[in-house]
Amino acid sequence: MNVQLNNFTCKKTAIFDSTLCLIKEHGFHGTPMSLIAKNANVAAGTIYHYFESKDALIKALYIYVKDGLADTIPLENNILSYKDLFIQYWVDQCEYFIAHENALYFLEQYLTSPYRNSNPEIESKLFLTRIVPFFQKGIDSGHIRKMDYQLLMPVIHGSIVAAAKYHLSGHYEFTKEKLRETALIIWDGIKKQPTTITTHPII
Amino acid sequence: MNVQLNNFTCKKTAIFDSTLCLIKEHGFHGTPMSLIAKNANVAAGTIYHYFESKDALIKALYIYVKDGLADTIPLENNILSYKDLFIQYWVDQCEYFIAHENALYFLEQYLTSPYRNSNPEIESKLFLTRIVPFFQKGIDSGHIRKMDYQLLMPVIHGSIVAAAKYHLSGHYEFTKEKLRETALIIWDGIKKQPTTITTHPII
DNA sequence: TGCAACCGAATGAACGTTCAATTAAACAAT
DNA sequence: ATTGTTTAATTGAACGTTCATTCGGTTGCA
Repeated sequence: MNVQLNNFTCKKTAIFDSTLCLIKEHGFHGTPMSLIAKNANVAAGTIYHYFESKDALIKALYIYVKDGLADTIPLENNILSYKDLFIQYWVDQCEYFIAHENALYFLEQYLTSPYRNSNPEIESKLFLTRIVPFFQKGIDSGHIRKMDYQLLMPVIHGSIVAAAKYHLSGHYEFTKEKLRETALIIWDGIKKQPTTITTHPII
Repeated sequence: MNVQLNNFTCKKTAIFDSTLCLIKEHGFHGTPMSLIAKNANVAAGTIYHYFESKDALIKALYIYVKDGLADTIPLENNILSYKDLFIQYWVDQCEYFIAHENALYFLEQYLTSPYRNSNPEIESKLFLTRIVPFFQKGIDSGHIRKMDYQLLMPVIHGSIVAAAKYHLSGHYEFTKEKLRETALIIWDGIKKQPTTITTHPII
């Protein structure tokens, strides 16, 4: 039974990984099922044993990739300050994308494609139970400026993805230090704004 | 000649707009040339009078859309402060995307597709001559914190696009005031950080 | 008369999907 | 252990459809 499970997982993940790799290179529709099959060392028909259609494969792949992101969510603890938790979240997620280029490009393509509209997010369990409360708590506890937490999402996620893509494009190398620096920019924007004494010229 | 030019422009832009509209709805490859033609009220063959191939059409469309963005770049003047220029830039660009949903989704799809890699950006003239100097000047003059200006790009552009998409998704209505508020978050992040007196609890 | 714009049916290649056939695994009975 | 039986996994050639592109012909303006 172990063997059976391994075989099962093996072929299925081979198909996933093959698809992920090809989609990054050639896009959704630039990757025919035949190529996916060849790249995964399975026959074309085999794919249809695991997935009803190409669409179903893409949808399942989305879940597969999102699950991989789960690990980047830092557990709350009493050691790190809220700010440091945020920085860690931002940097970890960005590093994950940099390390999993295929996943990033697939996700970006998926989220900007019409697939998204036709498939209400099924997997947001993770998002709803971990991420939303994390930021909501930040607002409630006074660490983040008072605002609809939904206003935060585009800013934070957008910056993470953009930075990862920027790094991967080769235009700029984000060292860990640079990543933290960028995360800090975002943090300085969303944190509760202190009373300020400006030190730069007033126009 | 004017009439000829008009006819020319008319069919060509009809094809552009038809493509833009269909791509938003069905994606790159979900939009066959035949549909583009029908939607633009031209014959399938006509498209090939203006564009060598579907690929060429997509590339030309990219330029077409980017040119439309040109108007959102605020001219520098002596009335607005640098900060206000930035806010205006951010809000204008975001409003443009909200008003031109098709353009936004096309751009997002294009930039996340393999097209981008196979076609080094031709059109960055605008980008290089207007936007880069604007931000470089902000850094040099001490309005923006000292950092590689290239670090700024992902943060700023990412937040603009993400906010526009968020609004368009219907999750949240960005009034002009909310847009300014969001732009201010970004500004508070990138501006030269003042000496601070924190007013929230220190952990 | 010539030339550019325009048409739309025809073409052929590419692709997603099916299916009849084959192999491998799991289980039951002896 | 061996055999027979059932079920699952796998194959790849074949099918039918879709789609980008072509091309011979038509229109209308200079």
